[in-house]
Amino acid sequence: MPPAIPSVSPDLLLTNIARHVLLTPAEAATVAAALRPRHLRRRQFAVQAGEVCQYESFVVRGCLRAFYTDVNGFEHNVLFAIEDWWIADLASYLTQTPATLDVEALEDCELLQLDRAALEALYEQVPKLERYFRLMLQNAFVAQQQRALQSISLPAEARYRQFRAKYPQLEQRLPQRHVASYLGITPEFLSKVRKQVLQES
Amino acid sequence: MPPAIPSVSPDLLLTNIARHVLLTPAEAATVAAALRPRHLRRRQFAVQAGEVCQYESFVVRGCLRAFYTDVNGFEHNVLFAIEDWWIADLASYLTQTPATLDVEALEDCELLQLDRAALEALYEQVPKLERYFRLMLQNAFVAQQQRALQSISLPAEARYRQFRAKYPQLEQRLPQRHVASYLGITPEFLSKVRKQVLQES
DNA sequence: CGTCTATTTGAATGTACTCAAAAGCGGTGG
DNA sequence: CCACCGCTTTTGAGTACATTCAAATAGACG
Repeated sequence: MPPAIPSVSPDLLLTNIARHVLLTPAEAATVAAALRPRHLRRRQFAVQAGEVCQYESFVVRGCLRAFYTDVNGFEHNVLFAIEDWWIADLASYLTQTPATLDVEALEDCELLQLDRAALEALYEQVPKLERYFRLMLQNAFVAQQQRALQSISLPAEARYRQFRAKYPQLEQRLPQRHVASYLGITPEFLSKVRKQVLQES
Repeated sequence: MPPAIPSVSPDLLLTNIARHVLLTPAEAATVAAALRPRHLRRRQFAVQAGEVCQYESFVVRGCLRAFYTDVNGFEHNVLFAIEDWWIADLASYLTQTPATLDVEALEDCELLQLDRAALEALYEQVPKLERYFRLMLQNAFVAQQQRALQSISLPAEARYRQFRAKYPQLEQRLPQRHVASYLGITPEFLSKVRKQVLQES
């Protein structure tokens, strides 16, 4: 009988890590063993606001969004993730305090999840990973800052153009209202902006 | 002849660190030795956009702002720092890429600066500091996220109220136009918002 | 095919901005 | 001590970017 094959292969993640730090085969195996495969159906949640974010999720297949629900009940998309990206409420995960974000599957997903304890254990066994995850945090910080600066300095149309240029794959895959929410405008207004932008190009 | 006394005492910083990790006297001395005292006059810059941010600066005395200048030349304040706070263009400092922010002294300042190489060396000598600076980065990340979420979900008046509640000392110390810039509104509009808010309370 | 949700369109509205001018405030020198 | 200069804040009128609400149209899924 062949050995049980994990339902989600760690290859994509190991390749991703290899772009930043070099692991021996043994180390790669240790990493693979620490990951918890998880299948998520469309509309299911990987993180729920109010609860501590237990896992960082690496996307092997599918698409998710992280969003904030404001005091009036309006949702604001903060981050999307597709294949080869990590997603979580990083603030919650790192500080182990209740999440302010929800993370929801927009498509059926295959994830590789890593909980806080497993991460700490990995740091012991494979210290090189500290560098990898430090880089992830730096990237998240930098991306967040750039996004904040853009949102205060550019009008909606320019933000939309930038979004299209930066994430051409994403725009195809997302309902417009989610793009609108990410850009900080209403779906109606995005529709009007698009009319301008599309007929110009 | 008495030993030369550094022009800026590290006590405030050592106390700050002690709130997060416990250092032996020897370790504290190592930290103190790695710091570079720096005096900055009002209007002088600690960081200039376009150049790599060389130092993280701990404020012993004074007040500074970090700001972004957009494509139209408008400035947007991103962060203030007073005594017992760190300030830098963290994204630039961490990744050693050109800064997108300027950091300017709003008052005469006494700083303790730590350059990237000195920080790496400190990590070797006093590994506990990794925890301290990881906490600083987490805090910066969390604060940045909260600020971004507020700015998309709250109207200007609510943002002003929150600012007053959160940083009562700061409001006293800053010209209104800098508060306006931080809140993402014009000085004229802040003036009108204040009229509302002040007469209600 | 029908139902449900997403997108588009339009009209009225609102929040915040621009521009201009007046008033306040702080320092400096005669 | 007061007069003046420069800078900040206030006030007001007109405007712009984006929203709300409502209705029509288009798409997607069972």
